Amino acid sequence: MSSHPEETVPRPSLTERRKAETEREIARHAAELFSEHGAAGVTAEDIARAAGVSLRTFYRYFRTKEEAVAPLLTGGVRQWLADLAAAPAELSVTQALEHAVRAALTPDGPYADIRTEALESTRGLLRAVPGEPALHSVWLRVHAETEEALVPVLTGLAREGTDPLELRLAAAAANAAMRIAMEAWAATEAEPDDPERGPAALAVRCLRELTAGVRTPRAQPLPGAGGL
Amino acid sequence: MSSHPEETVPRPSLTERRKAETEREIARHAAELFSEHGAAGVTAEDIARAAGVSLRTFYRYFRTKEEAVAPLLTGGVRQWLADLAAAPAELSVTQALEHAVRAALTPDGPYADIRTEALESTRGLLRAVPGEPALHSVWLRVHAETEEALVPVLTGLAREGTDPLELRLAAAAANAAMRIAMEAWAATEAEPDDPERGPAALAVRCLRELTAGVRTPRAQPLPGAGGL
DNA sequence: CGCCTGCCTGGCACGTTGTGCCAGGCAGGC
DNA sequence: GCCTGCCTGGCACAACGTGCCAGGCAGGCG
Repeated sequence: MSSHPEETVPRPSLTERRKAETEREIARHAAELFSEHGAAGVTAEDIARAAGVSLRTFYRYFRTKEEAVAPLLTGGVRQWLADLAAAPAELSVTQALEHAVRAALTPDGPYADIRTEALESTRGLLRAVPGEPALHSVWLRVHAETEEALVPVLTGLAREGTDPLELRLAAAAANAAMRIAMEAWAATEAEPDDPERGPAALAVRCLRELTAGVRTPRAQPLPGAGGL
Repeated sequence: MSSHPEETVPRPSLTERRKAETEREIARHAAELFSEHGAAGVTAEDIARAAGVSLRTFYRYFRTKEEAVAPLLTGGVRQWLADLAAAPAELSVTQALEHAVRAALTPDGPYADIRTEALESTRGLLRAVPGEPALHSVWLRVHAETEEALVPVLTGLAREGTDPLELRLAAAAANAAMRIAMEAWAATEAEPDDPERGPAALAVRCLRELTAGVRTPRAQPLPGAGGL
């Protein structure tokens, strides 16, 4: 479902790929070490050594050691926003959000195992959060950034002239729904693809309740102008 | 309005007062220095020296230098929760929230000037947040803690057996309303007590939209059992 | 082919952050 | 008066995070 991922990948560029690979490598080892020893029991140098880079390089990729897990938490945000921006015009803003949220949190399609793994590692991190304030801050910051990024996307979906405060509220509602759904799911043992108690089902339910009162009218479909 | 604050102050205890005084003193100087030089341009030692304590003592009060401003941001949270918990039984949960939010963000009553000053200093901090990620994290963490604290209060207001997820959503909605209202107000020049564009008016509007779909039935008034 | 430019990387030094530990001072209770 | 807590300051130290410079590896140009 959703558009082909290749659309948003114009130039991996070899060196770019190597950098992204390094970042993922660091993030993976950081998450593993954090889950095992707790964030306080791991030094930045430990992570750097495990990932096979120097301490100096580590700090070129991440500002703090806790930030190192952010890429794992960010996971599907890019795709989520892209799906949302490409929502068919006959869906209302609320419906488009629900659709995109469900797609983002349902691990199916060609990358099903990767996405399942991402959900599982997020769950692992969330379970390590209590007692690790710095880790909690990263989780909150990731969501704050997502909320920020949601605003322009929603602006594009909504009818021109919609009150900016409405758009911020819609972004906050969607974001809070995702966050609480993930936190609630992390506290259970449900499978990532459980259609009843999985993250997608929870998120849709949260989203409906939080956006019930938000008024963001959908843009009128442009007469004759095709998509993109 | 609301109950007498003395109800929740059983024992200042002299030493306690001195500690609270020190904490406020540090927080005040930290906020002033941050607003002037930016958080990155101030060391923990600067704050400690300005507040007249040793560096060691500073770190006994706050875990990081950015945390030093948290008490100013927390401001009326304690009173807000107390007001909410004491809401009259004839109000629905949503109405009680709205009532408490309005009371918390409307600077009137005997402490009007102190509360106005708190709102103004929060606005000053919020304006310094862009470009200071660590400061932003504190703002987010304060709200996360408030949201956490809201859950048991709402549990007390709601009918027994209400789905915990509903309570979390209500807490998140109230919290997001407060946060976005403050952020939106901080971006304006409106007076703290402006009945149209002040924080209270914005927060009530945000709250109504975000809680429109949340279903948390109010507890039945206990027949015959008096207050407290 | 050799060179030059740009970028990523590692190593080093350094100021800052944050904590453990111990000693000194100031309150309240036997 | 003494003893017990508790808060405070000073010191030492590991860890954090950054500026700076040198080395290696790609691609563009004569």
